[in-house]
Amino acid sequence: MGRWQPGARERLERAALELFLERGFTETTVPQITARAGLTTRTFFRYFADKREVLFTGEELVPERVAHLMAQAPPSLGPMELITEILTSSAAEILERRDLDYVLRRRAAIDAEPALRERELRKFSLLSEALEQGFRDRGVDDLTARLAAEVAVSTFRTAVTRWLDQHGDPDLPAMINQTLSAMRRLTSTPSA
Amino acid sequence: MGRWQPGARERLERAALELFLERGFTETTVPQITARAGLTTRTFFRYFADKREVLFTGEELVPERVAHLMAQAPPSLGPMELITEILTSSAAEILERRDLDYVLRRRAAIDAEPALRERELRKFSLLSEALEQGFRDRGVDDLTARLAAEVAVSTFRTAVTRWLDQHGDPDLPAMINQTLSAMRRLTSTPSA
DNA sequence: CATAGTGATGACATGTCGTGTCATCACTAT
DNA sequence: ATAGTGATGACACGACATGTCATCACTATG
Repeated sequence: MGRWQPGARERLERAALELFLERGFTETTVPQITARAGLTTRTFFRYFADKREVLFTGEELVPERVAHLMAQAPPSLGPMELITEILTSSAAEILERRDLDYVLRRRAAIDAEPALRERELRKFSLLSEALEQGFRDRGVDDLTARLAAEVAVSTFRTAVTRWLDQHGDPDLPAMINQTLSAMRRLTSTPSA
Repeated sequence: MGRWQPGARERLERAALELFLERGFTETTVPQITARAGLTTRTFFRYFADKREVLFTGEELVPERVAHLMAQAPPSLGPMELITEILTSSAAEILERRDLDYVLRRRAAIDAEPALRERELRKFSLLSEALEQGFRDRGVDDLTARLAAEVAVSTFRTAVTRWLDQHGDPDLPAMINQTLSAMRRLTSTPSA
């Protein structure tokens, strides 16, 4: 290699998050990020496809992990049972890679910037597609598979949001169970 | 006014959609769009905040229409009943502004470009927030309001997608009823 | 009919993003 | 030693997006 910088990617992520929180996403230029990380602008775009991606590394692995989880689940499980399984086991893994403080700071930055919120929506959309495919692979019909994926993502996103709103106070599995219960109550209501 | 161009906005929309379908979103430059519309680049950005917005005009009105619908509905309706009401009456209005051919061409352009799909997700996110607020205004608790909004958007988006997949064959109200039925069947399944 | 005001557009400059290309440097294998 | 490999720096460049000012057509008012 040439002048390789140990942990270059991590330094870029940290510098970017700091600057986004200090002066905002739009007001932060890529040269400012790379200056703080001790690299050049060109190198930033070798690690990240665009400025927003610096807050979304590793997220692209989630869909395949979900696919793996679904393939391993007992075939007897119905869609809603499987959703419950997946969400509770996914919840356990959320703090494996990052600590709560990082997650909260990252979310503050994302919430403050529409462009980042939009990128976050794409993340959930990709997750939804993986779930849908997983359901179809288990023999669920297309329409039900699509809806089950939507329900799973809706429940997960809602639970995580509320969990972060409360600074992780009740733990995430508890929050997911609570959200699933509310979803059951809602949909068991008369609908027409 | 100065050299005003009648229907400038509409001409820009048409020119953009044509070019996006001819050579793709990324390959189309703003000067190419404005040249076809007989205007300058600067004028394009007076009508649209960015290149993507040229395919999303008028969408910003949807949330307030939904809010109005929800406020007018009989207070006795439960969340799922209200969802059914809103979706069926929204379905009727979808072809008021644009014809099916335009809607299909527009969707083809959006599907072909990740950046446009992302913008589409934001549209639904804004709709979801309006629905959530509408439910809260009717006295629904926060968690249920959020979930009801998610369920409504999921059902609507799924129905519209399938409707367009079939070139509008069964009409949209029928597709919505079918999707709502599938959602009821799914969520009435045992969940743990 | 003259004149001032108004609103849309054109023209120009500029900053940032994102990419292509090539040189360079450190490290590795043989 | 020497050639190969992979990360980085340096530079150029096109596209996007915005600020600013001039200009033109149209309108209102006297």
